[in-house]
Amino acid sequence: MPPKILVISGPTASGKTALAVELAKRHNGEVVSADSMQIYRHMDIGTAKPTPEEMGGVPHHMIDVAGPEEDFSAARYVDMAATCVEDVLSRGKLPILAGGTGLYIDSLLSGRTFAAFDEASPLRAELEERYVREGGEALLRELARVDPDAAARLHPNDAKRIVRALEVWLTTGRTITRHNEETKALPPRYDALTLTLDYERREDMWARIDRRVDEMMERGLVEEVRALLDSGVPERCTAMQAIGYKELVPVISGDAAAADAAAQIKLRSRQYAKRQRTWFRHNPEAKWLLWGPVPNFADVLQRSTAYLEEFGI
RNA sequence: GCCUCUGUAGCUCAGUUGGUAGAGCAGAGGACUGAAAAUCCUCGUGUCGUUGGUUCGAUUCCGACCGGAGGCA
Repeated sequence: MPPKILVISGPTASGKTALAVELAKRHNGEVVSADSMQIYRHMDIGTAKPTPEEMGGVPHHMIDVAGPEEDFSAARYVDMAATCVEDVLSRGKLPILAGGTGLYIDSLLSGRTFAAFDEASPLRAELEERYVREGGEALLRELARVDPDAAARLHPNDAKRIVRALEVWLTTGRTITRHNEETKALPPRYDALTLTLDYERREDMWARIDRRVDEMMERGLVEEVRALLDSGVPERCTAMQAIGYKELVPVISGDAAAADAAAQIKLRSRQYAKRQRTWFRHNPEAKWLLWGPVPNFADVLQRSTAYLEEFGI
């Protein structure tokens, strides 16, 4: 039986950090973050990175492990996070995987591997250029000759995945469909209890998101973004795709008003939360913990503890 | 007070030479395997401001009324 670990997932602003820290204190645990943006250093306010006070003395891993100008990836996350989890386990403590990036969580838990990727190769840029020039239909026809399943599955507008499917074939000589089948067949790396936080009523989540964005603006999110740009972080890199960052770039250049940008950040956050929920819903094993109109932390903690006991942690 | 424009989906608006209407955004649902806070797909019935009139039939034409915007005095 693989080692047991606890997972705390949920959409943005659903209270994952607080619950993870409290459960870590009670069960001799350490937190391993599963957040694609808290990875980056110097992005604290906008990613709602836990402060030292919020961490409450509980060790946190996989936060501040990359520079904002670096390209990170799910594959890199799995490599690094697996090392962290093993380290926590080796010290006899409970790893608590907490975060909102579903792909990272699932990839780590399942032991998934990713097809090779050659960073030095110009192949991807070439394929992207061809996509623009020749169109998705043409590349899809080419893909269909070697990987008809992937070609049938992908929509002509899905540039990213079409390019990736061709890239995998051209660099490894194996189709992405075959790779995916093989990696899906791997045994899970961990035996996970997944607690998923969410709200009973969507309006309550929206109100929580709005409040949090207002707080971020008050705490100086604009200055945080300005500092990143001043330090040479390119406007077009993975870190600057983060919600709360890309919307503020035009504010700093004087092309947009801060109030309008804040409204945009709230909107994009709500849409993001919806996508996260869709992702988390596909895990039939997840134990959902829903906040009522008046959040009751003690109640959620109690229900969490019951699940932990049942699971044998 | 008079004149002009305007009132259509939650919002911004198109449209119907009279046969009860459609886009964008918002919203909902879904997908996702080295960018994932990214990327992609699917989903549009609403007293066409109210009320009379003309008409086989009006959201569409005419009148009045009630909102809104602008102009003239």
